[in-house]
Amino acid sequence: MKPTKAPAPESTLVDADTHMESFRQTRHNRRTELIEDYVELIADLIADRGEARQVDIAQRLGVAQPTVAKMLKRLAAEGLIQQRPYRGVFLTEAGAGLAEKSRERHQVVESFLCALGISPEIARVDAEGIEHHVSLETLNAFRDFLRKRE
Amino acid sequence: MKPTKAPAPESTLVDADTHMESFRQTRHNRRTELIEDYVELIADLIADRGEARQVDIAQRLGVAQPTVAKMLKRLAAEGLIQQRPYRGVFLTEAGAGLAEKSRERHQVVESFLCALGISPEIARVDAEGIEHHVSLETLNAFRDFLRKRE
DNA sequence: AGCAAATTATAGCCATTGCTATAATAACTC
DNA sequence: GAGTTATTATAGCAATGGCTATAATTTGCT
Ligand SMILES: [Mn+2]
Ligand SMILES: [Mn+2]
Ligand SMILES: [Mn+2]
Ligand SMILES: [Mn+2]
Repeated sequence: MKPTKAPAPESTLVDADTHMESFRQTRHNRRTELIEDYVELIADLIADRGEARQVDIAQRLGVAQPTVAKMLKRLAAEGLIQQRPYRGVFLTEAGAGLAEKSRERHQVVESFLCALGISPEIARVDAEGIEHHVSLETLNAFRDFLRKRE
Repeated sequence: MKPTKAPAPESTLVDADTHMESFRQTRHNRRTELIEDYVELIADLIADRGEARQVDIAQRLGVAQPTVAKMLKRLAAEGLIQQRPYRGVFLTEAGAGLAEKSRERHQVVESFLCALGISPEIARVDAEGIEHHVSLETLNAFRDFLRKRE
């Protein structure tokens, strides 16, 4: 079935293992993006109003409160936040670290898109998804671009 | 609890509805990215070797064959592919259209990252995730950048 | 203190995306 | 054409990320 000779046109298809690695990495990023958005949002809420309540998190994410409650349990189990019952939620040291890293990366991505001439509204939406798939090397390239343009 | 006056520092936090809209859009993109990757990969396999078998799809995605089998059923139910039992899978007109759109966007994103000076290996991985969160406006900005830089 | 309102917790449901183990079927070879 | 091999199908399980409805608890007010 597979021709033993004649390498064939080989159109766009890359090596199979390489291909697989890209998909694996992307699936991994996908599993962590929600967590990153949560800790980043919690940090923002605490910075802005002194506390992060489930209702506010739910409203800003556009999901129902029980969805947030369940996710917060997971974040607590993973040691990223601390919950005091019927009080707001707080970041552990690990959580604060991840939040800061995420916030900064998010900011770079959004600024970069704006610097490319994309409208701020679109840049905001796109950055919310793109940020989680930007490697350190790409992030640094974005930073370089921002520094060099002007 | 909420101060009726004094707008407060307002640090980084954007309007709540705007924030929500970004997250909603991102969640929507997340639900379609797997589908886009599948049809794109199927089109590539057909172009490269004349057929797309479950085993090849599974190997390139880095997942198990039953995972692919289940997803192919969904794609067939949504009218994107046609399955002939124990034969390869084929794209419907709708599937081929989505594949072509995805393939082209993917290519632009990857080329753009390379043009920024990112190494081809990293660009490949990052593009695999980023592509699904790039709006038409952002895609056009990437195209402009590619056109202008020589 | 007591009551109403806001907030959080819990229960139970569903869809998606993955897995392993195994059965069924088609394709290939001799 | 019979048997081996490759491929696909199916069953059953788990984790994730949603939802609604409702209970429990705290907070704020009088
Ligand atoms: Mn973010
Ligand atoms: Mn995000
Ligand atoms: Mn793609
Ligand atoms: Mn992709």
